[in-house]
Amino acid sequence: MRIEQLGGNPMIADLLKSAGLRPTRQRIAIAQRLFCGTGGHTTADRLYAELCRANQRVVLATVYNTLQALVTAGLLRQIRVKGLTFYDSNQADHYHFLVSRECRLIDVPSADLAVEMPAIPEGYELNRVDVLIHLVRKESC
Amino acid sequence: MRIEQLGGNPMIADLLKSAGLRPTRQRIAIAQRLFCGTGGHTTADRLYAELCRANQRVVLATVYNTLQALVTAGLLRQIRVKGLTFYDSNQADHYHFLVSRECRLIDVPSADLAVEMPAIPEGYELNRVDVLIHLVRKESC
DNA sequence: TTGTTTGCAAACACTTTGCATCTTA
DNA sequence: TAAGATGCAAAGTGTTTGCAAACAA
Repeated sequence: MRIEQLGGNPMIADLLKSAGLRPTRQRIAIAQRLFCGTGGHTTADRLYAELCRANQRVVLATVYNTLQALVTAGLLRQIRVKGLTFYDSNQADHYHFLVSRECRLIDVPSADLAVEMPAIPEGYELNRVDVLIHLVRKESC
Repeated sequence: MRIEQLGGNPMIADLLKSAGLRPTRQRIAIAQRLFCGTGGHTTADRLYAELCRANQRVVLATVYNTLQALVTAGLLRQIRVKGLTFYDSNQADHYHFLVSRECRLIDVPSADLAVEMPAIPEGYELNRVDVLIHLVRKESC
């Protein structure tokens, strides 16, 4: 059976292969949701729930393992916020708004935000800058 | 027996009282380490280990509960990084460096760093901005 | 066929909770 | 003495791991 016949986008299979990951049914289903879906941020739980709803049989541990593999491959970015772990498929350099109540992330293109950096301590060098802008709804409640 | 005789700093007892928390032996021991110690960032685990080493009998759950109470009272700030929960006793507005390998936080006074903000989405307002600057050692390994 | 990946359950780390006992005010 | 805090153990989360069965190359 060919991958494409499983409803998978061949691009997704290539993406996985390029990351050194075998394009299995489960991984294709997961990657499809991450890289073709609309919202770029999700958690393992939410992804798992979506897959279940779509009758895509995958086990939660496989979701975790696949997400971890994609992070290691550099295709996904892990964002820890409020004790939750989000996975962000946006490869571009960017920052985030956090809508506190809903615990929802919104991208901020790096062009829209600038950080005037402090002096880096002796002996260290800059690796990455995370900026998280906490938002609240205007009319409270 | 008076609090002070337990080795507690009376200032600490007052701090707790002002937060509406009874200055018990355990809370004083915890607050003392948080607010009088040198390093302003710690985790529940580390704090618990310190207390054990110092023969200050406290149970881990009490450490968690007290930290949570201090956060709620606004005396402590919770920072989640790499799956760890740090507690920061620095009340001033500031940001952080994160030394990745050691998972250690260093304060960045807000005067040393400026964020040029993007437009806030319609219907929301700004609550707080977190900036985390990831650092790595210069001579790799 | 061979090495990888999956499913499953069990283990894990971290944190919170329920309740009886003890302490502070 | 009464309200509140602690100790302890147990229950929750969220995540990872070990191993046999299933699968892709």
